[in-house]
Amino acid sequence: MPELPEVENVRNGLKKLILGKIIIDTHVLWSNIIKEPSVSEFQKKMRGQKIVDIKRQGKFLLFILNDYVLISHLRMEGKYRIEKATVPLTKHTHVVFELDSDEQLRYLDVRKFGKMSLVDKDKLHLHPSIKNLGPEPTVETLKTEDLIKALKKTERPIKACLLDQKTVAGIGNIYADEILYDAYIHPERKGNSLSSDEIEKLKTSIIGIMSDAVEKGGTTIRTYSNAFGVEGNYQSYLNVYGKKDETCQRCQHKIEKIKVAQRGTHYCPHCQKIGR
DNA sequence: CAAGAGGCCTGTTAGC
DNA sequence: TGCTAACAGGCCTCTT
Repeated sequence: MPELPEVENVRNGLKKLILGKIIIDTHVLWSNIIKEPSVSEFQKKMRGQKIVDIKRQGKFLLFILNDYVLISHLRMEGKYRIEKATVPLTKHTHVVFELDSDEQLRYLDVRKFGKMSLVDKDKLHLHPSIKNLGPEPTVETLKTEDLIKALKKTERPIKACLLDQKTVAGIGNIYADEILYDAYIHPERKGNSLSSDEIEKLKTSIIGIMSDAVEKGGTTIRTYSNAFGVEGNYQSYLNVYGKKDETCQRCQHKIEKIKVAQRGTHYCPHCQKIGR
């Protein structure tokens, strides 16, 4: 499931291939992917737009066009592929952008969970998906004060706080588990129960894990791979996610899997204590 | 306002 | 073995 590191790698790959290309026409094969505007309006507005830049905010991919921004969220299994127009469409292709290069930018999504919105360029920062996103997880953008503010008054489990995109943008289920393991914090600890030292450690882990994952090309599990079918490497560095009943590398105790905020959650009960 | 539940989807896996 | 049911999961919408 693409989280920030995977989306960042998709962005870099797409930039190399389609920057400066013009969208001749758009075909929508599953209309629920297009959140706004209507499909016909979407097609009309896209026609003739040039792909000027590709950016990212949290897990949202932003195609910067002449007049609009295409906000694209891959959710669980969304992928982009570039193909020659003559290559037959595969089963899970839902949106096709015809480019001026005889190629097509294709959006594939097995579960059809992904969403696209086309918004006016000057209204991007007002869009509900974008305007509530918290800081990006880098040294320059994520401050201790941000975390203190987000956590000090909430009884929610820290895992739920990390998954909330208002706290930090771009963390999903895999990296939330990895971050909490790295910071020695139990996923069910209440937000307001963390000490200053723990918040400081959490910040360091958030920034460290996310940048490391970006650098290693993201995590490839199950069906996920980036725009070119290239796989990331970070799955080899996971410590707890998907490691139920395996041995903790730090203390040799067994990794456990529980449910927190309705999400599968992996942790080491010895390294990440609930009390204290 | 905060926070939890339900809905969107389909391929894979667990269980009878 | 062959079927059905549960599960996976990010975000939005609705409810409390």
